[in-house]
Amino acid sequence: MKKPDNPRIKDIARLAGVSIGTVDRALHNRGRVATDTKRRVEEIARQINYKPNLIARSLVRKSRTTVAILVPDPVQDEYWQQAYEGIVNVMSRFEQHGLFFDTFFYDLDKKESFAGSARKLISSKPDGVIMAPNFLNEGRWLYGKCQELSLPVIMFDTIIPETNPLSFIGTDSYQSGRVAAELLSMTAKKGGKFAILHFDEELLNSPHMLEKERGFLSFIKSECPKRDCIVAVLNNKKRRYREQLRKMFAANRISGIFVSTSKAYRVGSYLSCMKMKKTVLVGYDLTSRNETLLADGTIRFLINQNPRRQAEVSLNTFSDYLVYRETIKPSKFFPIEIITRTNLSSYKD
Amino acid sequence: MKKPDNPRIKDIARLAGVSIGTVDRALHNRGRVATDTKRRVEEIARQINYKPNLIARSLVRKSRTTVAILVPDPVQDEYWQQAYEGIVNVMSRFEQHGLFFDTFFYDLDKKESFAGSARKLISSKPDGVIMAPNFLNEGRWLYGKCQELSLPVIMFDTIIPETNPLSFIGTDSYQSGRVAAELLSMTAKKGGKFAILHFDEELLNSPHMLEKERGFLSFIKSECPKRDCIVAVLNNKKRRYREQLRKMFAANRISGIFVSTSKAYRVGSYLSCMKMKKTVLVGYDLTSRNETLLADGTIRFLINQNPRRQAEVSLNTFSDYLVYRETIKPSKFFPIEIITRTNLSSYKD
DNA sequence: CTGAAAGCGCTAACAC
DNA sequence: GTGTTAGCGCTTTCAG
Repeated sequence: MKKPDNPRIKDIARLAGVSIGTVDRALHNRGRVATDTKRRVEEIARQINYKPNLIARSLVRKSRTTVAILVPDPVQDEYWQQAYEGIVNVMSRFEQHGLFFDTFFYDLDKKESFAGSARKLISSKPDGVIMAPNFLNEGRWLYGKCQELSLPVIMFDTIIPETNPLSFIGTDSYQSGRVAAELLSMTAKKGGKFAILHFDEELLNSPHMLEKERGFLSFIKSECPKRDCIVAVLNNKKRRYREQLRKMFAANRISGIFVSTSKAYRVGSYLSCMKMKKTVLVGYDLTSRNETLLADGTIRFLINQNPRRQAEVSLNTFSDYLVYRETIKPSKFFPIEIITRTNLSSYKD
Repeated sequence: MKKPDNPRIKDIARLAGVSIGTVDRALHNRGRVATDTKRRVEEIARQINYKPNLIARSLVRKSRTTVAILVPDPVQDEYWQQAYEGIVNVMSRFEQHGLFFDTFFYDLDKKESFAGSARKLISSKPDGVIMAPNFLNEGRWLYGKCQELSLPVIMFDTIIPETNPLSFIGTDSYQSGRVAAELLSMTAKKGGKFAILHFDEELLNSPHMLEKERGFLSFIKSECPKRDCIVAVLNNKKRRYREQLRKMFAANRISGIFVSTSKAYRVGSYLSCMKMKKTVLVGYDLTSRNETLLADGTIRFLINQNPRRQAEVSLNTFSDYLVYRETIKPSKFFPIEIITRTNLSSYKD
């Protein structure tokens, strides 16, 4: 097979009878080129199928741009710990290319902490922002600030309604709720109700949960209309939620449970104590406690939101945007990954 | 946060009091450096934590290396069509960097065609080989030839036993069989047998099927020992396999079926005709016919082997190896992805 | 054994 | 408006 050298700027210059500087300007609209020169250059570029050499470009651009990242504190929560691992993982790759990332943390339980970190972030004068905005109002403030300063923004994990970031990277919560409902309806016993459980500490943060609930209910409504569902918000304290669960099981025959957060292990450990292994339990995220209960069969399915890859993709996307000036897809929804005890290990290389 | 420029070869040269040429030679063992100069340079490099700039390196290396790819003909089979899409997808990205890929096809049904293409491949004098060796003996011959010529080899989809390619990229068939068994045992009715079905056209090719069968049976044996399993090899012709299925269902009460290939739709369309929707069917791969039957509930689960990404990763791995001289993990097993009708769309972006 | 210098393809600063 | 030129960090001759 023939492998002709792919064309360079130099070739265009020769063919158009101009200098490479002019070609560069013509191709990148960096001002002051005669209109017909520009047209000629563009035409030739098209004809010989010119593709800029990204390697050379990024070598010359010693840009030193800094992107600020706002995420929940990883020590608080294993999910966010995994996201942080993703950040650290790819961060160093970019330093070589003059792209730096500064991480700011906030406390998942305190809006004020988000607001505080957001202010710090802004005063650090970044060239771009990546955020996981668990607090709607505060997130909206930060987004507005970025608009003002015309900073590019990528949101991941959670999207704030009525904003238009460069890209949203995360899972489709509504659809994942449907998946959970399908899994329960396939595996739970015929009789009994399904319970949708939220933990209240999270409810105040995350708009996701309601989306998940909506998705779940929509599936049940259309596909198994005879199945009754109950929704409960559990208190975050151990004593309290155990008590709440006890009452719930006393009052209802429950054959399937959907926990809308990564805290399925809490419900699982209760089921386990009570020897209620036949109740099918579905939750989210590969945290260590969830994995343990998945392995022993207490949790039947976990839906993996892959925070690590979400973070990695977020940084990569920013690099594509800043370094390569590529155009970015406005949203990258992740596959809704179904994890059972047998395929778990294949996700852990 | 401080962002010190990361050190360059130049810096090492200055600190060691030698020229950058010498540093380069010392660091890369390209001959003739005084032993103590070498040691000094290495020591300094370590101390200032020198990391070579890969961008600059790949800019200068106009290597023009060609890697030959041997895969089944994409027009024959949708699975391989997807793999080919993956190849084409990423191929162009590498041409810029002087890395070219030449694709050779073979007929999935004819060993001789593999052998012929393999010979053609070798005589094209590639600098490396990527192969999906569906024929064991012929694949072994090609692998041996590559060893002789000391060409790096990456195998994907199928690995030939007792070979040591640079890397194997694919799924763990044994484990995927276990996953299939788990899915069936969770969703099928209590009574009845499980059937493992192979199609004979494929059996002669691929060592995978037996692995999948072994995995499946091992799970059943340890987790649901009471469940009976039968194994059948179906003839590839429509009339024949329909007749075989008819007999099988007449002789056994079957509540779950595992098809070890991407041909689950064949069994599915039979079930569909016979109004046997309650029989749970699990198969492999997101081909269009499988997807249709997944959507309407005839197929319950598909295990996605993601040929597209397998191909992409194969090419990427070769690039990492040749361009960046990175060390390569000897095997990259893919996640065993469970696809149902509700999460299907999330895999199709 | 070592140093000097050319050049990969592109961008940006500076002349004209 | 356009041409020229100096690098980005590295590899690779080519002298010495």
